[in-house]
Amino acid sequence: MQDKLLQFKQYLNRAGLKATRQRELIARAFFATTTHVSAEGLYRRVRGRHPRIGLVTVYRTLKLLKDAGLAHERQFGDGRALFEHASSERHHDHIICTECGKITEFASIEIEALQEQVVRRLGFQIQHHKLELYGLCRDCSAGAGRGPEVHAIGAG
Amino acid sequence: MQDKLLQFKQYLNRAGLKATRQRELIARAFFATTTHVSAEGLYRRVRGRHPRIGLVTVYRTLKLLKDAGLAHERQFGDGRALFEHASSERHHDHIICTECGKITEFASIEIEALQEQVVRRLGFQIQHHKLELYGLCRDCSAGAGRGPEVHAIGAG
DNA sequence: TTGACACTGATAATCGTTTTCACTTTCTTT
DNA sequence: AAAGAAAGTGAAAACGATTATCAGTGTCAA
Repeated sequence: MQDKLLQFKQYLNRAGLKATRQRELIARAFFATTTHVSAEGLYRRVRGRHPRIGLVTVYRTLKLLKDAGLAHERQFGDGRALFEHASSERHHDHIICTECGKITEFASIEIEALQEQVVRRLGFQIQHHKLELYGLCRDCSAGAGRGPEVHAIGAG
Repeated sequence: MQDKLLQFKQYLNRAGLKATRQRELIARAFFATTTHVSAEGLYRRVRGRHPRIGLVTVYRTLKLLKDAGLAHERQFGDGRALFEHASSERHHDHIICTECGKITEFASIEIEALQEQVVRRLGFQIQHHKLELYGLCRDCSAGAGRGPEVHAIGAG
């Protein structure tokens, strides 16, 4: 986590941008997350200890983290963006539980290969893709009828 | 097209809703489209001949068409919804050209089967999925450098 | 230490979509 | 055909996520 913070500062430096107190706080909070966070969610986390930070600055810092290659932005169709660590992880897709909102990552070489085939057959050159599966996770399908699990949905 | 309009009216009737002039006009315009339309795009089409119709009514009617099972709503991550005919077509996914915005539909039983496998392995019960491929269509990869084709992107 | 210039936060603006509300239309019942 | 209940309409306002504006503040290289 310290190395990621360092990377971020190096990026800022190289780009002629400034390493401010706010940016460090927000970046730390982001690197401390273990799952997908929304801007709002990250804002709430940071604001807990540093109430004077504005949501706007969180948005701006998330954009910088993207530019630095340290964060990925995902759109899951519910109208807001969720952010995840980019770090060293390779490409993956997501399964979203429609009951509790839990997001699980996975990767399948076979699926990717088939996509390539299909696309080539249609005369397209593939650049990137987005695969989202929706369903019930083990917990939620086991406990069907017990009502939704208590998970913060992307709220961080 | 007449039969779809009929289906729509039957749906309205069954649901205790009213078959108004506006709804018929908007539904006709929707059934006359051949590709994906946004609410705004459909609105522009209808307004050409019927300037007094409001955008709000288009939104409301599109929702009714969804409820009637005659339209599907798609989110392609650019912040607005595109609508397509539901009719008798089976499930399919989309390839979007990043240059000209053209949307091509495709279906692959193999990909779906693999998805099932992956999901089951992770303990999920799949409900539905969303696969979007992004790349250059034949025209745009052939003419790279000639600038973007002139296509209305989902504007109807 | 200083000064240029990037940054911050409050507020306003955007964009697609939905809600509100006063008025109009449909459609069922006579 | 008339009437009235209930749904529908359009304009305008509200919304929620995100971005821009702008006056005041902070950073950092010289």
